[in-house]
Amino acid sequence: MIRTISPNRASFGRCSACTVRSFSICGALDQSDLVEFERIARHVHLAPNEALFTAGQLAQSVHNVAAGVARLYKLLPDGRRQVVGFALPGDFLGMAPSDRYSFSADAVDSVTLCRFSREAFTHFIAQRPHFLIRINEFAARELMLAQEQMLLLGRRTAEEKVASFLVGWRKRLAHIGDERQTIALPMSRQDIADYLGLTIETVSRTLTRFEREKMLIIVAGGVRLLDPGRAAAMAAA
Amino acid sequence: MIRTISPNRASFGRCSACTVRSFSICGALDQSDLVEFERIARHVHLAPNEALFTAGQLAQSVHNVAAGVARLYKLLPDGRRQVVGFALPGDFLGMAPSDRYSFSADAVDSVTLCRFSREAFTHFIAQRPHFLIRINEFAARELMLAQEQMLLLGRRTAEEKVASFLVGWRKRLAHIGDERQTIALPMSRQDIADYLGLTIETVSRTLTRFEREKMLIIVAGGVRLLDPGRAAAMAAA
DNA sequence: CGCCGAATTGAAGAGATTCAAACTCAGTGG
DNA sequence: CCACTGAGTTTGAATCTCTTCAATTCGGCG
Repeated sequence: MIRTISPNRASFGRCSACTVRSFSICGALDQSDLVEFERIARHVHLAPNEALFTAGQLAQSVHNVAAGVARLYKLLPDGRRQVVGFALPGDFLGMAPSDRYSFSADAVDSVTLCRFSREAFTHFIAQRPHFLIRINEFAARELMLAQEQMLLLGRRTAEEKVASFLVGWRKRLAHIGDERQTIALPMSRQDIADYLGLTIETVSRTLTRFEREKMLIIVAGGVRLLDPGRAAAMAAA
Repeated sequence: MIRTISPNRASFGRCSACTVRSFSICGALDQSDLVEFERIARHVHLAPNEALFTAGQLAQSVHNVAAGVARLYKLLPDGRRQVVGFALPGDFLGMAPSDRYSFSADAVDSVTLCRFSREAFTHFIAQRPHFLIRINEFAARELMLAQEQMLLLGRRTAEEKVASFLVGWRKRLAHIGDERQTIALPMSRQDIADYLGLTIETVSRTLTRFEREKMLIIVAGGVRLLDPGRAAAMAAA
């Protein structure tokens, strides 16, 4: 079984010692900003599958993931689900174009986050252009990922989708310092299927085939990539 | 044939008289800001199918669409294309998480835009928090649209995709003041197909069926929605 | 009028889904 | 200690939606 995804001991209550700060929006805050920022932050722990917020709810808070993985998704009335993203430590969940959440979010595994009242957060950023710029950069990155996901959903085959997912997920894990040989997959097959616009059976079959073809080994809680080059090639750019 | 999409006579050279300002990022600028903003703007006209920029190029400019429709897309090495969005008057094309464009954009019909050097633009916004906040709001809306598109691409049927597209496109046209009975579709069937993750044949067949079922009438350059309620219901929320 | 790209229509085929069943494995309790 | 349980996953077979390939029609324009 693979360890949970979290930078070794993210410290809370003390932003200045927070291990995810450098790759979160807070990285743009200096020491004095941090002190004030900490005053409006509330640290929250969530058990697996607990909800951060639900689509349609009044968007009273913004969040910063400190540890664990969150699943962001939208539902159709008949229950079909599309996972629009997985949030990792350092990711910011805040942008809302209206006063209500446009998607739902809940914890995949154990999640820790910094929660801010939208009001206090809005007030805080309004006087800090450098912080606004940082948030903008994060939004831009988010948007780019969304566009890549559109390309995946609209134009890639099942095989390419699964390969792309593994490659992209590995890259994101590496970005937050998780460089283990085995790629941790804390989310369920159903989560992956709903992220890739496939069924759980297709995801399972595809992974099994990859294993038969010696591209990877399926282990509890993740996969071990034996042939990253082949996976990358299969992802089709 | 349907008229091109552009708020009646968008004026250029004079931001203060620009008809799309209220629903563009510039809406956050006051009279004095506008004067300086205008100084760094260059007005550009593009003929149908001319490129605004191409994925991979150095991102030296940011753009604001003033008139016409632009198509934003990504390509796979083998030529498969995913249209990630259509930009309408008032839309801002600027967010780039790196120094290179992550997608391509070109004119669907005749397009007019305000072009800014990234450098000058970055300098301009850095000292105007209210403007940054406005850009943030636009980014948030963009991201929300992207997430809805992911839901469409991953979980909707062909029929639902086409219906959703028509309903959503009509709503966007209404938002910029185009409330004609007939929905203008300046883009080709191929563009629509690449936007919805379908083939051109499926789009054509679906529209034809909608027409047979008296939901709409196909006209040159667009469709006339006879039964918006049914279209909305078919879009499945 | 006749050309040419775009769009439509038809028939056959493929990839992914659906439905169904078997398997795995961690947790539970006899 | 090990059988029992149940959720999650894997595997199999049949089906279906959408695609592919091919041909025809439409519509603007010289």
